[in-house]
Amino acid sequence: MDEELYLDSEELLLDEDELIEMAELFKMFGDSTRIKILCGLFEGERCVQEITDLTGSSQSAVSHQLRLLKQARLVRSRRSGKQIYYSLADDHVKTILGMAKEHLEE
Amino acid sequence: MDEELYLDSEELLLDEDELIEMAELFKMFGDSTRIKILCGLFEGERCVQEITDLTGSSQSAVSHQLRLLKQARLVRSRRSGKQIYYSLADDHVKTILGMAKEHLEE
DNA sequence: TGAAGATATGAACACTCGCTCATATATCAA
DNA sequence: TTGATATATGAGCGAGTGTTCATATCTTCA
Repeated sequence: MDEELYLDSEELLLDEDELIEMAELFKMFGDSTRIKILCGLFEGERCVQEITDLTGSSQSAVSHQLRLLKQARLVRSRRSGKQIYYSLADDHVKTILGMAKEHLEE
Repeated sequence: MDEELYLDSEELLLDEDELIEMAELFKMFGDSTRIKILCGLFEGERCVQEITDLTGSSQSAVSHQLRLLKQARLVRSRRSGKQIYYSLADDHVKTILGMAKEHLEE
C-alpha cells in the first residue's frame, strides 16, 4: 500500500484523506458559475442579489452554488437585514485563481 | 451583458472563454486519481506501468486519465521502446497543488 | 399579524465523469 | 512472421453534478 506519496523538495506529502480533500477543493473551482461567483467577491462582500446579477444565473442556481462554496469554506456569509452578504473566506482563493490564469497564458 | 469581470488590484480580467478554460483546468485537479498521477510525476518522468503501480488504479483507468491530462497540457509524453514516459508539462502544476495544500492546512 | 422581499431548499432531470471490460495498436525479440 | 509486452481506445454503466421549478424560511415594514 502506498499510504503516503513523497512529492518533492518542498516536502509536499499527501495521504489518502488529504488527496480526497484536495480533489474536493479543486472541484469547487471546476465550474464557471462558481468561478464567476468567487471572482465577483474579489473586491469585497456582495449580497445574493448582486451575485445573481453578476453571474447571469438564476437566484436558485446561485444559492445552491453558494451553499457548496460555503461548505468548502471558500466563502463566509453574514446577514444584514433581509440580505445575506457573502465574502471570500481566504486570500488563497485569489492566489489559486491567479496561478491558474498564469498557467493558461502560456 | 457582463462580457468581462474586473477582478482585483492585480488586474485579473476574465472573459467568458477564459472562464470556461479555467474551469476545465481545475476540473483536471478535481479527481484524486489524477492528483496522484500528477504528484507521482513531481520527481521526474515515469512510464505508464510505474504510474499504474503508484496510483493503484487499473492500467486502463490510468491511460484514460493520462489522455485527459495530456489534452489539458498538464503532462507531456515521449516514447522509449515499448514504454511511454510521462512528465509534468509545467512547473505551475507544482505551485497550484502546493497552494491548495496551504489552503487546506488552515 | 399579514404582505412583500430576500434567500434557501428539495425533487426531478439531463448531462457529465470515471471506471471496467474487451479489444486494438505499437514495439521488440526470437 | 509470431508471440509477448506496453499502452491506448471505445462502449457501456453506475454515480455524481448543475440546473430548473416549486415551495419553504426568514426578515422588515405597515
